[in-house]
Amino acid sequence: MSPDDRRAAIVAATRAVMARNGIAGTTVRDVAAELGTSSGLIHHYSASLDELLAEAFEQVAREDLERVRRAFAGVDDAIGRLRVFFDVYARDDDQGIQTWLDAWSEAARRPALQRISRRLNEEWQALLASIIGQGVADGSMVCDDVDAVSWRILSLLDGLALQVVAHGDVISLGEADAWSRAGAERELGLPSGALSLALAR
Amino acid sequence: MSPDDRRAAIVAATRAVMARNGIAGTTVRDVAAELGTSSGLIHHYSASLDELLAEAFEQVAREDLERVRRAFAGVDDAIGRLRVFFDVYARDDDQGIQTWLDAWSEAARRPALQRISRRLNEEWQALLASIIGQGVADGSMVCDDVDAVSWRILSLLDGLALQVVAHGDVISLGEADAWSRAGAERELGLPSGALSLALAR
DNA sequence: AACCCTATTGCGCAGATGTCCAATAGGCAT
DNA sequence: ATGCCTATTGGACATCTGCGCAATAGGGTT
Repeated sequence: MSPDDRRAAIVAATRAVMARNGIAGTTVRDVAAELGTSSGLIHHYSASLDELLAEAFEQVAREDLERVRRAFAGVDDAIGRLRVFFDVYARDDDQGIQTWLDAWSEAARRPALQRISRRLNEEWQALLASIIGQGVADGSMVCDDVDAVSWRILSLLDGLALQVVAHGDVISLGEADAWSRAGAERELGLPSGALSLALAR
Repeated sequence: MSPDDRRAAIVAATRAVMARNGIAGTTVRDVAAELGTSSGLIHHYSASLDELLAEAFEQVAREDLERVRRAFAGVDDAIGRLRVFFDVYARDDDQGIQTWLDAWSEAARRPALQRISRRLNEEWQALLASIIGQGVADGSMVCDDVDAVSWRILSLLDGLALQVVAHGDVISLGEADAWSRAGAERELGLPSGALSLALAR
């Protein structure tokens, strides 16, 4: 197996274990077992577990980001794009959000992971800000502080998703989805229902 | 030392270690060392670490809740109470929020902790809902779904606090505070600035 | 065929962790 | 003074952890 392929396989195995056991529950031996190789090999390719976790996490998170960007194809208006943004976010499974929870919690103890988590969160906010900026520019949205509102919407999404994942059925996934869309509508001066599920339209 | 005092001392020591190392970083031996006793003693009083962490966490979280309720003394109007709510929430130090982050993340792996975390979160939401319910009743706030808006405001607070604690200076504590108040004003149909820091008034 | 390079192994190290248990000690009732 | 009860000790146990290292094997080059 070529070094590049091996490297990729290790990260892929790490992702699989992460999805199953969470970031905090991912060990070098687990990754090796998932891959069917020895644990020494993992360290031959990765300086430390911290780095490896950070790389795997970055890949997962970046794929989600890419999925949103790809879903923008053919949707040019700001409101349509924001709707797509929510659609993709809502499809995110429990595993994905648990991984984010772990990342935020582990950030205090894993420097590499913190850097990645931070950067990715900023990219999500920037993506949101670009949509809202477009909406404000073409007059379809009303907002006097794009940065603040972007962070608010993102935090709202994270905070609601957190309740769903960490606490089970305190609130349902459907409520979290509907409530976050309603919150964004209010923030951006949109009529109620303007951001309802794009697929249902 | 009487059993009751000992029990209380163990929980207090657990809280101290939790504040220093986070929930995930709290071990039985650390607690014993903090207390200056043996590790065996901890298990003589507590069935498992999971239970102990849950009990200590509950105490911390419940104190915060009590602090808000106490701060309500002498404040009878809904808007004033909501302002106080934000004041207390904002004073919450980094350690406190890191503990919540750990709790949400660890909930997937520690059943006792999950139960407590869930119940406490519901109490926070209920407290918020009671304030908003009062505001709607006396006409000072506008809101057509008290439950949804309560969860939104709470999630907004948690989501913003999360950024501050997990990622350092992505956003400042001041921004998180100001933005969450502004978000709540918008949600409840209040004029901008209506929820500004109570102490500054 | 000889050689080398490196991917890969397998194990060891040192430390940590939750849990449990036999032994002790110290106070209280008799 | 005797006996009992339990709080408390200190360490054993089994397991897990990240990491490093000497040995090996297998493929590619000369």
